[in-house]
Amino acid sequence: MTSEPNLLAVIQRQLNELNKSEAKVAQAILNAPEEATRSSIASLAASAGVSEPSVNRFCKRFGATGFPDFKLQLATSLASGVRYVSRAVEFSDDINTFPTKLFDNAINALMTAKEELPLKAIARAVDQIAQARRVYFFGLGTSAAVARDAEHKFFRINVPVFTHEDPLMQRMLAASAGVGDLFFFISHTGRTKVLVEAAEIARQTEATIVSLTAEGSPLADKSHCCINVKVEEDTEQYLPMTSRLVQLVILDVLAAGVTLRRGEGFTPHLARFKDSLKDTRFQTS
Amino acid sequence: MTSEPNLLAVIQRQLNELNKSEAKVAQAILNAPEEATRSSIASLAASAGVSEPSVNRFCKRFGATGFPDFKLQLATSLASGVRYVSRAVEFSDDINTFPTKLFDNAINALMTAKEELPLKAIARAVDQIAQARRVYFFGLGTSAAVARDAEHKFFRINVPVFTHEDPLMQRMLAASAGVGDLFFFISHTGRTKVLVEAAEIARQTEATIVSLTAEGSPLADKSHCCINVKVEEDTEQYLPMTSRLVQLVILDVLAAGVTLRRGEGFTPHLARFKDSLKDTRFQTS
DNA sequence: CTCATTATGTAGTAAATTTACAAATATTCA
DNA sequence: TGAATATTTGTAAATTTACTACATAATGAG
Repeated sequence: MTSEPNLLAVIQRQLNELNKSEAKVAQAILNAPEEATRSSIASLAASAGVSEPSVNRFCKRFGATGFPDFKLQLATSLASGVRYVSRAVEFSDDINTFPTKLFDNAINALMTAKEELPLKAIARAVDQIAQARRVYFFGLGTSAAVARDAEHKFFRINVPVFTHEDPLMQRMLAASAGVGDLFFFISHTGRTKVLVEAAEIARQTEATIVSLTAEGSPLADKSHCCINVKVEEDTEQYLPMTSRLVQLVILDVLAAGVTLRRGEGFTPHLARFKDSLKDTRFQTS
Repeated sequence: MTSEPNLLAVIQRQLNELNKSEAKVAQAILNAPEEATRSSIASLAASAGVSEPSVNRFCKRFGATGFPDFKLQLATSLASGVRYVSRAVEFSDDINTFPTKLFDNAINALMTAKEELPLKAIARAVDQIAQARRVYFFGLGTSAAVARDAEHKFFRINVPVFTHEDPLMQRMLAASAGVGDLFFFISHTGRTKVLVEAAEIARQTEATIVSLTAEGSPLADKSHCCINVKVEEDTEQYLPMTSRLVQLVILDVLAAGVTLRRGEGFTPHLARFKDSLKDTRFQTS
């Protein structure tokens, strides 16, 4: 399926090469693209002030097999174009607008990250985690919560994990590390001093260092394996929001990767965990 | 602009609530969504093994005005990038498939949640948080990490927050609560015993109880305000993944809501926080 | 100014979609 | 279980929609 990047742009570009009635159709579509996707050939012809076959010819000129096919292409083009615009919350926003904006931003971030997943780094990290004797998840601030989440998740799949939010503990553990220890650093910027210092210290041991952070950052430089998260986020102005979501999903991916490496024989272990939680919950109806 | 849900996810979710011929149509569409957007009602009916009106009824059931409108929505939904709902990662998956699946699941969950946001509950929770003297975020397991994240975020916008992962601390704080205290409980299932008990205890005081949990659950029953998160997740079999993402974004929404209530005059406060973090980071280039 | 060419619209036709209704199937309650 | 009722599904006709063939109008060249 050949889908044009942006049909509206193509139409706009060819505007002067069109003859009179085709130009009218083009103008009508450019004025109200969403509406055009919903109207019949008759109503579009009317609103453009031309006849129905003119609309049909217009559609064929732009590579469609007919009017319905054109509408489809237009709708597709509109959908993919609009999605990737992230919108900042303004003080003029109200309850009906800002929740949607935040969700859209989150969705955008995940979609973008999905397109540019560093698969080789992920595969490598999975290997290293699977082989590690111990895994330490270190993060500060918002990333501390991410580390906590990772601890919980990996613990459940039987990886010996530890988390510490205290920079001093992080340093001490880094210093006393050895072969088989894996330090997993989480940081959006990769520039948090105490964290980079801990990485520096760990690097002087035999331990493996993996980081989930920005490429080219001081923290990335200290790592054996860096999973690069490309999230455009104005950390200076706003609170980190979307980046941690991407981090969490990438940690899910790593956990899934480790589980898959274990093979099907591992499922009974998960079942045992499930059972151990049973009594902590009120049963459903 | 009519905001588009992920139509395939919606169809997938309602699959068992459909009657026979509608289910056939659903299956045909899920099997070949792109093709469905290009076919006529007759050919889709044929490939599903039902009559044309059945296809038409199916379309209307999913909110479309008719078949063409449905195709349009489907095309739009497909264009947004998320292929389809592959619920589970299989052991046959490899590095090229399972990361995408997990991201798709995450994106789907957010898109679905976005469609069904309980705006009135959110607005109410924002009010209550803004007015509270103290806010306690309580969660256990995966939700503890969410609570931790919330603490961090709300602390930054100057809300007096506290988090405790220890059920005993949660009980004690609940018992000694008074007017102006707000307990914010986070739980996917809403059935975790110790958490529900803490809510029960808090309920006997003058404190306000807000929960981010499943509607109709024991925890929701104990709350003054329940923000219902509809996320289909097989907690029994897999680890909670998508639900916590939705929870996090909803907490972002609440934080944004509180910030917006403060009005523009509040921005200097945020700037001060930003400055306080400056020296903890390595400067860029 | 006439002829050729292109552009546009009209009217009819074919196709697709929807509606109304009837048959078939499932469900309820005695 | 079996009659009564409701629900589901399909048939056929009505309606809307899109397309084709052709005619007319506009444009431009010689």
